[in-house]
Amino acid sequence: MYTIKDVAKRAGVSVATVSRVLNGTETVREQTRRQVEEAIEALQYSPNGLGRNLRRLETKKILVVLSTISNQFHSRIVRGIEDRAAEHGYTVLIGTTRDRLETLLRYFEMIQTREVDGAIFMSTHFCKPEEADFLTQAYPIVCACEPMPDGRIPYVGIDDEQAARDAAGYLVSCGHKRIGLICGGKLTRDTYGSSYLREKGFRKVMEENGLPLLEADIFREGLTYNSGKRAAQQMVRQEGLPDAVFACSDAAALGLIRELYTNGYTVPGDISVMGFDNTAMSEVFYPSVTTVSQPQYEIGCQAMELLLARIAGKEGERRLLPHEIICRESTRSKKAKPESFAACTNVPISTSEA
Amino acid sequence: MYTIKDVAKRAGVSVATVSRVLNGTETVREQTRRQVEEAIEALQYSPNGLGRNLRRLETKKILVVLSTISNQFHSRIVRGIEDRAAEHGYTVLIGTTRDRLETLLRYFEMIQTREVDGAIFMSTHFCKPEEADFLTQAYPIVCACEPMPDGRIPYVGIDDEQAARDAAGYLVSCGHKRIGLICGGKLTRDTYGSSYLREKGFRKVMEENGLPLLEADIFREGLTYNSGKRAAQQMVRQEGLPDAVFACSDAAALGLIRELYTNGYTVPGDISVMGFDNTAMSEVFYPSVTTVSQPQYEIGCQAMELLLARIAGKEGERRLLPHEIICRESTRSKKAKPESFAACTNVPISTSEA
DNA sequence: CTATATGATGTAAACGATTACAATATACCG
DNA sequence: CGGTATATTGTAATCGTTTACATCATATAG
Repeated sequence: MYTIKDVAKRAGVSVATVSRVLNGTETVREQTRRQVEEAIEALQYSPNGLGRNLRRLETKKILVVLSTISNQFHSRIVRGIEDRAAEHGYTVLIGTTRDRLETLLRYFEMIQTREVDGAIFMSTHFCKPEEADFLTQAYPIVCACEPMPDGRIPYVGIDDEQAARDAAGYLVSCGHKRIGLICGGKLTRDTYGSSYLREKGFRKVMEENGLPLLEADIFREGLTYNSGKRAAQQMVRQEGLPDAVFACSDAAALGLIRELYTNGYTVPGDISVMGFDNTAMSEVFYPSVTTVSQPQYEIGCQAMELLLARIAGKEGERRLLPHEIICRESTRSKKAKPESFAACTNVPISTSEA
Repeated sequence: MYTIKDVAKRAGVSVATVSRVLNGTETVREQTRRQVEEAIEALQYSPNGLGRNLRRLETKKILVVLSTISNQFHSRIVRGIEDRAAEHGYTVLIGTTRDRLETLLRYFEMIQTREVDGAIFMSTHFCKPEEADFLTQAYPIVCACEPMPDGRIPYVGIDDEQAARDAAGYLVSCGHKRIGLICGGKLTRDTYGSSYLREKGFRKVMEENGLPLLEADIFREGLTYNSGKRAAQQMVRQEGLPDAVFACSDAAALGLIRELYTNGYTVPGDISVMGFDNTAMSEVFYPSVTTVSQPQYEIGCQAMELLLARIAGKEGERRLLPHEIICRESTRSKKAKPESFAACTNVPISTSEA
């Protein structure tokens, strides 16, 4: 592999001149430029980025860390990140943790070793809060959609608790009394703080509306498709279905619906189901799934903006963006028209047909 | 930010000794090691990866390039890549092109500038075949699942043409006569060579079985969910539906089925639909989708192995892995039992209930 | 024609690590 | 105790760039 020296020698100039041609920064005589370009062409030379990055002490790359790319939810967020990043000359690289601490640490290391200029985390379960705190303090890191235990870390997302309140409120307004919940388990509680906050909001609404929340209707199965499937299997074994179920993720809602179908129940005929995230599948599925929409693209954009600010040495901040209830086919109202109910803020409610 | 010099000074040793402690490579006196470790701890030092990489002339990172992470198909392949990579101490980074040449070129650059040690491409539409040829010749690059125009490029995937033959053959064996096709358009033909090969295989089977392929039953809409949706919209406007449709992707099959439902048709009642790729959704959807399964995880593993070989300076090769027909709910047989038919190889046919 | 400004290029010092080689200290042997 | 082997540490070159500064040539002005 050729280096800048080889090019310089071949063009009969110094390495500095080659570098100048390469970066188009300073003024170079037209003829010299041509010579250099010819040499570059002849040797099929391309500069070594490691040398360049070392000298400049920056890589113009940022890392986005998520659990797995099979999680549909992240796609639009990443798009927002990428668009904003491109505007500022940054390249976005994605790393997946698959919920392994070991892998997560590897990505941390990449930040510490300065192999990327910063990172956006959407999959967290940090080793320890104090460690997370130190890292986000010391390095340009922002979190998106998965809130950190410690609120001081730069963060972009929605108000998960309020969003869950609005979702539960919507189900209540439809006249449902016995409402079940699919949420993260004990283990996931540490991992996915969002699920915990959603559970909290849900419980409050039930309480405020004087509705009992049966222990048997709470399924701590996690947030995946299979989580929903398992919940359905347990559900059909019990006597009588809930009127409705609030799943803390679309994937779980889908698994629930599908498995209920397999067992001979229909949605929303026998039971209403509500999801969370407004993933592509929630719209595409039959029946399409009523859900809570997050402004994913916007979250991505703002996360990137926050990161750029951090890279520039500014302080981080915490931004909560508005959410929205999307009414689709998987829920139905037991009343002629929904009446007012406790806990619902002025969240937009839109109706979309898949 | 502290450097190795700062640590050395603080520990009262030379940088070489610090480096030795850092890498645990050579022998260092126990007491010295402790001093150095204390200094590292005190300064919260972590080595600069750029310096290290430059010196070693390698990064232990590889890049996986795909069109978008919302494409479910890639998830398991990436997992295979990651697992193999981890075994050899490599970190996997993912880049998305979103089908923009500009972005693709940026990833090429990362390889040329040696910011990664190699790359696996699953989204290609290279600028020009000869350029692609040069690049794969000069740098450690392998392609997966999207065949290159030029067959000499290191490649792992399935035999798309034969897989399509088997798929079409299966539909024929079910007794379907009028079979439609959803495939990539003129533009996508350059982009997705796989779709082109699948179309080719499909046509051959129709011909071999003496079945006419109506121009009106070919929908060059592309391979996305919306492609299938558009195909359905055109389909219902025509007189009479085909007996069956072969979609060159699961996403398109899903869009087709969903839109047919919306228009009052049922699958497989009114029409059989077959997809391609065996994505998670094809199993989950209602009805679950008969499809062609690729050994995705294995493809990932082998792609990574090929890449490691290339990095080690070995020649690339071309590996075709076996595919499999997965029978699900979206197709039904018009006959009591499928009879033998032309073109079907000994491809495994499995039946899976979602 | 000289002095000065300007333009074009070269020299060499970074950037932060690793590592071959040299140097020193220590241990062991006869 | 001298000599040699071994363990430990230091010195300095190196990886491939960029860039401040120096140098030199040329043009312009007076």
